Amino acid sequence: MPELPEVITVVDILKSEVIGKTLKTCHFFYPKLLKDNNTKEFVDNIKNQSIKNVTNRAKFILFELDDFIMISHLRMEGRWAIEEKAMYAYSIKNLEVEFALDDNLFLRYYDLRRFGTLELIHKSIDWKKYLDGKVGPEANNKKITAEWLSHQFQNVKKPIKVALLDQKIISGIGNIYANEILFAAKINPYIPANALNLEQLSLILKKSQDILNKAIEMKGTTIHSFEPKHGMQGGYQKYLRVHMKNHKPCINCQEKIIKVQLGGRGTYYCQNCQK
DNA sequence: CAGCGTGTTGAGGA
DNA sequence: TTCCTCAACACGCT
Repeated sequence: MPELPEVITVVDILKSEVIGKTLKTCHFFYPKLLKDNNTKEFVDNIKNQSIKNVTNRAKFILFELDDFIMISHLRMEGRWAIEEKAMYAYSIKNLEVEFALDDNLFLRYYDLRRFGTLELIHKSIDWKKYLDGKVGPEANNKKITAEWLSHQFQNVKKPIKVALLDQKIISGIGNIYANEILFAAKINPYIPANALNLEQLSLILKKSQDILNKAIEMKGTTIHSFEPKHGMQGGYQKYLRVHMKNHKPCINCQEKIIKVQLGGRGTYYCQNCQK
């Protein structure tokens, strides 16, 4: 479901609904959500922890508790909901964990495809550093320079489209926005990452900022199944230029947008504009 | 019935 | 050793 804009949208909603509340208890319906399957330890640790803040690092959602950081990754279909005991926003079949809050509401995590992950880290360990080891800087971070990116791509021969999806280099871009960014920058998705010059890298960074920030403003892209919260839509799908537009005319040149497979992912581009 | 998907990881090969 | 590709994860939709 989520790339950076969708995650930020979810975090904003969670912030408005759970900050200051306390996790009284929790129950797992799908223990595999935890890497170590140790629900017992998790449940013991979480008890009576209050939620100080909800933030994100790249596509990770961070619940900042009294003594722990609870790290959620939605992967493809993960969804959080805050709801009354008997009200289920999604199919109960997909419910993986439920937290009882101190105000009689429930914080629930659903995941249709069960790819999402949840992890609890004690605050005594350097969790920022831990996350820095997993992902690079966010793609819309203005501090990233073309020179820095060029250095990162120095030995990267894989296609730029695939490299943009590598969260260890720069983070937050997923398949939809990778397609959109390369179209906006007029760069062919097959070009090896290390073959791009500084001018092209600079343009990629500029378009990454523009597109991700606009998508954040629009509360994400709703195409397959993403919704910021139950019953709510994103708005960026109205701005998509190539993603899911195969056989449609390019907005610049009218040539038909084509779809190919690159790195195993559907890749949409205009052969005329992106040479 | 086959193929596809907003994401990531690990195995195997070059 | 480093880098790349692809299958796997799980399940609903076309």
